[in-house]
Amino acid sequence: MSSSEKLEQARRHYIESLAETMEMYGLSPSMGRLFGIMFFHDEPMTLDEMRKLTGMSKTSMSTGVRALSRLKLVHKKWQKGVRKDLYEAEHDQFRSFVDFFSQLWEKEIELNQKNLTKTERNLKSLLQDPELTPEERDQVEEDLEKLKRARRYYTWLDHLVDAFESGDIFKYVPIPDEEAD
Amino acid sequence: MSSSEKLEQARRHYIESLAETMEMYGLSPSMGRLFGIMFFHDEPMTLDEMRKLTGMSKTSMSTGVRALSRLKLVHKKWQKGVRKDLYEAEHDQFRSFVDFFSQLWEKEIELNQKNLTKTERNLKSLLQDPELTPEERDQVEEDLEKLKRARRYYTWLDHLVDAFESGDIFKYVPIPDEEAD
DNA sequence: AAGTTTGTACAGTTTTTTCTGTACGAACTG
DNA sequence: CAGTTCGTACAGAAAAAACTGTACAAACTT
Repeated sequence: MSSSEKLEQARRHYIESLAETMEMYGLSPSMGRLFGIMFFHDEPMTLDEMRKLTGMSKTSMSTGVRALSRLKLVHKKWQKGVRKDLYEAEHDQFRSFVDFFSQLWEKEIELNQKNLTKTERNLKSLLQDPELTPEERDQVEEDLEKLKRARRYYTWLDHLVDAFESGDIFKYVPIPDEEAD
Repeated sequence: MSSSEKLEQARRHYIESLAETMEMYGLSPSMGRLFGIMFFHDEPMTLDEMRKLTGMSKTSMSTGVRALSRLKLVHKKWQKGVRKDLYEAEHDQFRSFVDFFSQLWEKEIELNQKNLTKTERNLKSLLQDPELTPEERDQVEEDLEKLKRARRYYTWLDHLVDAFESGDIFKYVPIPDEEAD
């Protein structure tokens, strides 16, 4: 095997495991692979280069890169004189990590807190209902208790997101020195 | 609408948003719904009860509940005199959260750190190769630099997992009081 | 303004995942 | 030990997701 083939193979191997990881986080295998390729590609890439390296269609590259952008794992990079859109993988893995989970958790909070409030309101008004049997009343009260605990959880999660977004998390769990293990 | 229908509806609504959240974390919608149902069901449930409440097959309940168990979102509960397996949703959402992400991240670390070491070894031995053009050598060195940064990231992530598993995270980001927002 | 190039919407196909019914082994019951 | 109940493996059907090619709009070039 030639030395350039060996390099190619080493990369491909690592890219495959990167892709597998990203699959755990809900990305499709191909998108994971695309990210891996971009991660090793030192220059910002065009859709056509991606197409060549992944062997997939340009349409897929377009939608894929957009998905990765939305997750901030990849971003557009402008270069003067170049008409095509250029994209590069986010170099800073700490930033990727923090951004990714902040986004995920924020979405969770937003989605659920809204519904929680609505459900709480419904249940509270239901307590006024004279038709309610004592048994049902207990049920409703139990549910309200559960929702209260849930609210506490979302409040906490919100604080956690703050710690991630502000970078305070790195005060609590510091980034290790170069040498450390 | 009768009061019990109203209760049913309020729950269903909240369950739907819970399910949607869990979908973000890679669970199928039905499994999310199953979890939601179990979350509101105060008594531990049998597969047959689940089947009735979800309207799905018992086979699905069996596989679903096992998936949820593996993620520690649900656990078996033994009750004397009851022959059927009983399952209940984990009540403590903080625990669920912490367990879920610890597991996820641990899997990521395990998977990638192994491959990282292997790739690093391959690239280092490639540096010895006399066939290597100067350009390729630069490439390899650049890649090794990337892997070094990646290693640092995994080390950090491991520390974060420790903070989650030990509960230290709650020292840094405390669980709010009942009243607080 | 006509001609290119570039990115994406959309419809249809392929692949993957989810779900069900059947079948069967293990654990219990009388 | 024969009969019952329970959970799950497995194969196939149904549903969902990923992927591609065509077509077209926007931006650029001459």
